[in-house]
Amino acid sequence: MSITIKDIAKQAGVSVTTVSRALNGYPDIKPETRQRILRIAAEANYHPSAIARSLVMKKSRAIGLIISELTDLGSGYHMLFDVIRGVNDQAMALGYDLILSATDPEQQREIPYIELCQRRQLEGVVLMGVRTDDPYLKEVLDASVPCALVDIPLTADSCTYVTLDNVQGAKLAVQHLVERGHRRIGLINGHNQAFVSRERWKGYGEGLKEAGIPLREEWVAYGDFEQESGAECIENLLAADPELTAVFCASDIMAIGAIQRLKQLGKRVPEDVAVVGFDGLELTQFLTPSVTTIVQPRHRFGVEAVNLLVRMMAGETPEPIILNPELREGQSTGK
Amino acid sequence: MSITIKDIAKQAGVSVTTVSRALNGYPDIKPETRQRILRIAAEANYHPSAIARSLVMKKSRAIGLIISELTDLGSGYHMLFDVIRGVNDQAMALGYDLILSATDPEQQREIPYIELCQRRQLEGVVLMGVRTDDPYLKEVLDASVPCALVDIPLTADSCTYVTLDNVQGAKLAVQHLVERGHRRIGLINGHNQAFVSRERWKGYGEGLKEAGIPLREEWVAYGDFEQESGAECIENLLAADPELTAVFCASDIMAIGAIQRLKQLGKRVPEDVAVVGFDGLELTQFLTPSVTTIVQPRHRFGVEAVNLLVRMMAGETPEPIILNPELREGQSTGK
DNA sequence: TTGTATGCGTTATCAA
DNA sequence: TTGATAACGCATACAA
Repeated sequence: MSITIKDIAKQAGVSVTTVSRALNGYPDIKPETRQRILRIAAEANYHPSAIARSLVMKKSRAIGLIISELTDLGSGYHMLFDVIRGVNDQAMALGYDLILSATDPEQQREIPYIELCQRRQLEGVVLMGVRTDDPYLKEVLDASVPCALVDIPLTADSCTYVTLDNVQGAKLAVQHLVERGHRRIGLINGHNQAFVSRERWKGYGEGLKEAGIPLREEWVAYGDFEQESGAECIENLLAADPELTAVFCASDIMAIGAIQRLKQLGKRVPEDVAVVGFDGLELTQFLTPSVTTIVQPRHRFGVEAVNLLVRMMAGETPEPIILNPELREGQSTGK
Repeated sequence: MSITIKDIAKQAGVSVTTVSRALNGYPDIKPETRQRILRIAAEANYHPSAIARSLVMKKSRAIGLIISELTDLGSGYHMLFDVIRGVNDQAMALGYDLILSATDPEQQREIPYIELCQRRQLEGVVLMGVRTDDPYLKEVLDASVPCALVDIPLTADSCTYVTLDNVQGAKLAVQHLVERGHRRIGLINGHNQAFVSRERWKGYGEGLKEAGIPLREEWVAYGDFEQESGAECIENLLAADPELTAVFCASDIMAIGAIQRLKQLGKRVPEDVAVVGFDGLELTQFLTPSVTTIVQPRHRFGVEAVNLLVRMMAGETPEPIILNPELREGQSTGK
């Protein structure tokens, strides 16, 4: 079917060994021979079989991208796409092919991790969207295939991760509000089981402290990252402290819910209550008011995950990568 | 490194042939032998190498998912993710692994299509996000690898596509507005080079005709699927016919732009002007008012693309698949 | 019912 | 500078 190295050898009147070496740039080939072989290969539109090559070299030049549909990170859905692109871009840039495998816990279709790795001889795996308590993770940590986790703060022998400095992100949000003159700032957090929630809570506290504002417990509400919970939480917060003038939400989706409810309650945003979200979703810019948000560099998550991977494949044991958040101003905090 | 069929054979005290056949369910194996082999393989956590198997069987059990970042479909960005999931889900269900390869025209990193197919011995390819006039496409149509196109209405020997019935979709939108009592209905279309634009224009015309409403040229404006153009178009349309009471937009993003501009102009939605969008983006539900939209079954696009592919791989030459749109009511058309 | 031998397309070892 | 030859892990035609 497809043309092989053997065909090229025949055409060029040399052995397959010579062709292989000519194509792979070995020095011990007479220049004219090489030229001839190169020309013939190009004319024949020959491309070496990655499969045969993988078999003999025991290196597949392929990495896996495994996505286990996330649930508890909330709004994670929106994160995925750009991360995928980042992984793809960097993998391609480094000459790796990408094997995508999105599992779905709900549909009971998790692929045995190890099996995929073995079957396709993956050299490494980027894993994302997994809950910290997913049994899946154990399989991964125990395996010997290098693994880069996205937004899952775990390390092991051949496993590390890339995530955001969530503490810093939350702090940025609070600082921004403080600069705008706010002193009574609420927090609508995600549920406390999520790692990021604890981090963002910490950042919120630090932000207040730096501004000399004592943290008040009734300023903090816990949602589930989704829209409806944002609405409920803001209502509760206002009931607890009607003089609240600003709120930081641990997800853009909750911020949207909060803003909608504020409007229903007759409050203006940002005049009566300013709102900051988290994630940097595109859709925040489509809204009126547009939402000030802490932007996660999603594409870079993917890029750095691959970078970590190749370093691990090279035998290194790199430190986790903690990316820096940025604040993007919208209308929801004045401006 | 990884355990092979040879190891199993040794452990079981049989030949590799026997192991191979036992594992692959051939009938000519003594039941007890098979049991023993199966047990040993399971205990050893053995998984056959897809690579070696591909080489000998000349079938890779892998299909490619090639995405060339689209531009002219507009809001296509939002379409991609669910389609990817659909492709992934169905490929996995049918036992195929997925090789993802997103190219990016802007970054000049298109991978030669043929090369990827040859390198990885892909059995078929799903292609999406390509402009109809992309030279890339020619390469594809000429190639012998089966190819399923998403939203690109082209067929060739081993190439067909899946798309939406855009005429019907536009018609649904108009019918919905007519039912709500509207008689002066504008159209904010995408640019005319896009295939879908022509289809939606046609559906718009048919919808009006069925309602006995003569089409008026000043009711039609052409945007570029993006937000800003939606805003400009609605302003132009209202200038041309101030009595317009409804508008159908060929993308949700343009609908959002139109609604924002309408508000700025002091018009209420839907009381003064009702708006229908197109695509069924999730974010339309986060807005106030939420946007009535024509929903594209994005996940099914992916599923059906894979289905087409396997049929082509089996030697069939299936007809294109035209999926049906659905109207999802939001607040932007009353209710 | 099982084993031997061969080949898939490529690279690597060793001789020539 | 080049060419046999073996090997990678597996499936299969043919023999036993």
